[in-house]
Amino acid sequence: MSERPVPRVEAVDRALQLLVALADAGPDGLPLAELAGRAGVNKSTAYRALSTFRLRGFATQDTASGHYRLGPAAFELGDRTFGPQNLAQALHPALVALSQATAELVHLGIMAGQYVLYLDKVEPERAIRVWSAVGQQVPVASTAMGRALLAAREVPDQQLGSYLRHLPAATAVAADRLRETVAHARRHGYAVEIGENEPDVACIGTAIMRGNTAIAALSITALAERMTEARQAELSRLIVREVTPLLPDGLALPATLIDGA
Amino acid sequence: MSERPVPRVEAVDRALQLLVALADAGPDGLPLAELAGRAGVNKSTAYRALSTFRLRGFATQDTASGHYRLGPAAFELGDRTFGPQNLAQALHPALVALSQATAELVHLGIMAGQYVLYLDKVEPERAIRVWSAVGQQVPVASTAMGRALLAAREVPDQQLGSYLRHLPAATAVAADRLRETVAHARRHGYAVEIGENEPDVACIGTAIMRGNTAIAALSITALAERMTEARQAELSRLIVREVTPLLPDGLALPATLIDGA
DNA sequence: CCTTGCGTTTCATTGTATGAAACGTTACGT
DNA sequence: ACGTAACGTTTCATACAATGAAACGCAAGG
Repeated sequence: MSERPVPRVEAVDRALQLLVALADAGPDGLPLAELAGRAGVNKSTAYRALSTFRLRGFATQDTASGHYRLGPAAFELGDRTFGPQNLAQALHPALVALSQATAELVHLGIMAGQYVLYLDKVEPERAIRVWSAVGQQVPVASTAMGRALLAAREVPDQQLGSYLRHLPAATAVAADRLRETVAHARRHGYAVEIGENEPDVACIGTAIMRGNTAIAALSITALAERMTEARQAELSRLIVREVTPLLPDGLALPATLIDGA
Repeated sequence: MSERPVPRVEAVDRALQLLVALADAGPDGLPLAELAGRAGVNKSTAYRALSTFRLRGFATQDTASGHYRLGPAAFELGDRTFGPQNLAQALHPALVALSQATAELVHLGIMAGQYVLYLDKVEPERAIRVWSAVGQQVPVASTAMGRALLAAREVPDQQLGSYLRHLPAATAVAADRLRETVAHARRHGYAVEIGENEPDVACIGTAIMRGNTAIAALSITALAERMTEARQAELSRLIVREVTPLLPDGLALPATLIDGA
């Protein structure tokens, strides 16, 4: 029952309360005196803390009114935690587990405009070499990952056509095929691609959600002849079983995928 | 070219860099010494700053490894800016303008589970805020706002049925009717409801987007007899014209609504 | 023209943030 | 089992930097 004095830095403590007050202020911001009052700090102290915020991008100041608003750096805090470089690191164990459980090649990627950008790749122990390269960009429309992301982001059918422009001839995709695969992904939580990028190579892909936002996707690659519908269902169950327990706090698989498992 | 010394608080400045380092650390967090190194601060200083973060929920510490991770308060920073209480304040001018331009009753609401929660309401003749209906919850399925939100969130048709359970008898909605109205909203950016909550009362509603996430909705209420298809189209154009210039940075109307105007 | 309210600056004083080093654990390699 | 390294935590004297009251300059409004 002994009192444990928690070491705290007064200046930092006040700054954090000021940061919360800034966030509570909303898009229009608040004048300095009001912020100082809400955070319970002296006006001068608040001014210097806010100047420091501004210096680091945690606050911006309306040039006309002088009001202070929350800055972009504060907005990005949460995004950085699950940004590309951290994602690859955080999800690598899940990829390894999935690759071992399926004995297949596994990829992690994010959407970058019209393309899916590969962030990580894990090959099974006994690997037959298949096409893949981290850092490579492949069209959204022709990949399982991209289709899973389109479904998870609830992109309406009308907008799907925009992903069909500028496709390399080798990966031409019919509009019907894209609609069909995305619809499948909306229902089942995973998307498929069979020989649409490389002959005899097939993938199934699923999105990775933070809240109700799709921030990444993973895919399993196999020989097309092995990617039967039964195998697809089996792989989708394996994803749920292997990946779920290894996801960092705040991330999840699509609800439709879990429901189907 | 005079040097303008920007007032800064050293402790706060160091704390902010530590916060960024925390965010960069990702979901697994980092040990104290590593964070201190990255932020360029002394280990003791980092420890006290992180203790202060913990105190305010900006950091959490893994009980097993001792690693520090970004806390929930940091995640919420961005969300608070566009949270319910601030939304109502930030969007009130837009509601007033819309009410004046249309001479109709205007509501603002957010989705809360199976219901739409009213945050604000503006009546045409007096600009006084009437709080009577604010705070009220109405079913998602039977309201224009709810249908607009379902469409903007790209909820697939298969999931719409879940919003039809537990409806009061007075607002019973057929599954076909719900699908039809949501489909309409997906196409045109606005949803309609005609006499489905109160006899002779009709609404059109549209979502309000932050990025590609629907965070709120607004609706215009009128007598059902006046809500002709022509009037609906006119109102949707008025929404685009009146609301768009009054939206805070970072918020937007649905693209499909703007395209139709 | 005066007043009011705002963000900003000044300045002396004190308090407090600081860093080096020591401490107590835990986990690991031998 | 031992020694060792790495970690988070605590201590402590010192100096520096954070502090608040008040003054400043500026713009807007009556």
